[in-house]
Amino acid sequence: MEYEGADPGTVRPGGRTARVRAAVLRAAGDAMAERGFAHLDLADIARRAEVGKTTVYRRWGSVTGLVADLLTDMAEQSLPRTETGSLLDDLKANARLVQRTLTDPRQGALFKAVIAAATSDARTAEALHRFYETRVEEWAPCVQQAVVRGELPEGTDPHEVIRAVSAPLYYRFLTTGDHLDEATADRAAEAAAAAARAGVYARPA
Amino acid sequence: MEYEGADPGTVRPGGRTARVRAAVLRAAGDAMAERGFAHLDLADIARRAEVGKTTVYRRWGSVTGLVADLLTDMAEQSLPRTETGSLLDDLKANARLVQRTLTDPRQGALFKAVIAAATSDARTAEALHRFYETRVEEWAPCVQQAVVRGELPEGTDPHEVIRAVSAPLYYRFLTTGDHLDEATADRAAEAAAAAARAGVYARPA
DNA sequence: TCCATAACGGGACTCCTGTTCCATTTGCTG
DNA sequence: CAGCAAATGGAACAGGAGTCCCGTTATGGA
Repeated sequence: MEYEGADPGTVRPGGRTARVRAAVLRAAGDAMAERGFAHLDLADIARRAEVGKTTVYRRWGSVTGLVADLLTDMAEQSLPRTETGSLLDDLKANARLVQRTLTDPRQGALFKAVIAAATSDARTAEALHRFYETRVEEWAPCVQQAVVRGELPEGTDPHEVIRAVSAPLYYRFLTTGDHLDEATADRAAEAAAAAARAGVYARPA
Repeated sequence: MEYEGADPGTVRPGGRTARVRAAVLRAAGDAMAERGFAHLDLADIARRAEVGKTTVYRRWGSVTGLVADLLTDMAEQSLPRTETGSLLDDLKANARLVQRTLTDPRQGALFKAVIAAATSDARTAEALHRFYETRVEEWAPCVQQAVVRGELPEGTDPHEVIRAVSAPLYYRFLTTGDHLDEATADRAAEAAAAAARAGVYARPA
């Protein structure tokens, strides 16, 4: 009796395999942005990627599996973080980055689709959590620096502050249909800064 | 040539029609809570509701149509709002209500499913927006009273404050897998209150 | 360069979702 | 309470998503 090999694509990841993955992920992103998560069709994606339908099913298995892979791919491309001298400006930069991402037609639709997928599939949810963890981790230092500078109380949880900036933007994005503009982004940053200064995110030492 | 009648269920809404609607909505809620939005199957829902599969397709057409109806049904059952004398306590009551709702296994799964459905269907999105508009409208007065009492600056936008309470809870609920506890709810209320007091939600007069 | 085999691609097949047709039940109205 | 039509329910049907089989391509190692 022989052991079945690991998942397809792991033994010979070079050349064609990599090209197929890239083409399929791109096609999946396009399809998602255009038609949304619910109307996603693996056969259509295979056609767009000029790849056999069988291949897509074999490598990713299901729509949610594909979305999860797309997400880990997105997490790997990290954006450079700006670095001003003030907490509020750093948070505003972060807020505007999120705002621009969600407002962008392609990226916005993609995020909607990914979040939708995560609600009904554990693997996708896991990938999504890691994605945001990475992003939050990336921006946390600017809060830590504000603590060092004495702008924020000792023991302030940097992760919570960063999450507080994104939260209202995502909430608006998902539950109300309102357009996200720069003023909204700035207000999100200001709210987070105000709450942080008031010591809301300071753990009791 | 005759005009086709309106949607089925509108001409004779009493008796059986109402029973069918109630049974199907209940079954849909159960199925959603158990299996999530992506795995939703109208045939299964019909079976649970002990109703003909044809009826479900004829009345609601698609999964998203059913979810939209479920949502308007939920919006109609409004919960009584508590009324303490302080802004922070009112906001905490609101935050805990949201926290309990999202934490509840059935309700939480239901909200996840509904939000997922709204990301890929305009009609469901519309219903979702109305749902949250209703809820926010319901709680806005307690912020307005705080303005009158002088706790908050003139021109504070009550809706924004209420949304600011929910936002971090939903953000956490959807993007991180963390458990929502009462401390988290209280912190959300405190953050919103702090930002409001700082004048972040005050429109420039 | 050459070989073993991982990975791909096309097509046939299956099963399940969603539609259509028509007989039956049951609200509503006179 | 009687009759008309709305609404339902079952069954047969159609179309498409996902699986399986097997021949073909091309990768990674010798």
